[in-house]
Amino acid sequence: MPELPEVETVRRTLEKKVVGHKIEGVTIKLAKMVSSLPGEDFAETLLGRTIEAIKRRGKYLIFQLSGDYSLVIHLRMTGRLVASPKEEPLLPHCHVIFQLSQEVELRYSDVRQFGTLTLRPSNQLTDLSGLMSLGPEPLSEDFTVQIFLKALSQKKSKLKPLLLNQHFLAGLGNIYVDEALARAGLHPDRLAQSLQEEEGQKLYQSIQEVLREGIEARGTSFRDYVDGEGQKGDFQNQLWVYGREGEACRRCHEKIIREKRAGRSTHFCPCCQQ
DNA sequence: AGCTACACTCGGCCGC
DNA sequence: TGCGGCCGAGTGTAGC
Repeated sequence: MPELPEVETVRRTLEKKVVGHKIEGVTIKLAKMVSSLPGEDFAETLLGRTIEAIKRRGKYLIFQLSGDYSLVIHLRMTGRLVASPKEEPLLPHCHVIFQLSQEVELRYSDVRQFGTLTLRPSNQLTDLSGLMSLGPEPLSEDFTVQIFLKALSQKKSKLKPLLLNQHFLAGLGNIYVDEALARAGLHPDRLAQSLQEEEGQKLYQSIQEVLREGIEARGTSFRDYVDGEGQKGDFQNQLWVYGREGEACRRCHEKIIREKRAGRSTHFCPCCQQ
């Protein structure tokens, strides 16, 4: 399930493989996966453009194309974006294929078809509300501990739903929220406003730490996730709580429990997360 | 306004 | 074995 570290890993692996390549063909096998401006043909508009850069914002990938166009891709749960030599067999559920220069293909596959590929002139990304309304980028220099503490103090909600909210902070999903709370020793039901300054600082550090370590380990592969080269990540081996229901807490050896919060399965240690 | 809950997307998979 | 129904992640929205 691609969250910030997985999307960043895809970005980095694809950057090496497809930046500088020209789009020579586009095959759309499932039309509903893609969208462009009304009256503008997705495939036709892409033809002949060069991939100049790949950026990331939260969980969005933004392909910057020549002629001031952007292709914005969100992988949702099961989307995979892999660069392959043309002759390599397709992954199952492959819905969109970009034929690039030098016999390379960029392929989008998605078992559950929840992902989105949106093409826009770069100055018209403003109508992508999900992208425009993202909260701060948690690893950017602008995201200081002071800003985070202030934001926490202004929120009435519980930590779990708050940290999942992309308007509050961009890029965290279910796995990294549970991991950040575990490392910070904070219960998912704690009210944001109730945090002492030290607890808020600890949470800030924990969020940055799990994201940095997640990127370092090239992401978490539970089922579907692979990077832009088709490789699985390693961070699933370093998790403290996610997917470890009934196993011993790495800190106090109490059994990790799993309960529903905000409609999501939430993993935590009942002993050392208060 | 701010927060919560739920609908929506779909195929995999569980359980009857 | 077959099939109905639930699950899951993120987003958008309705409603409180």
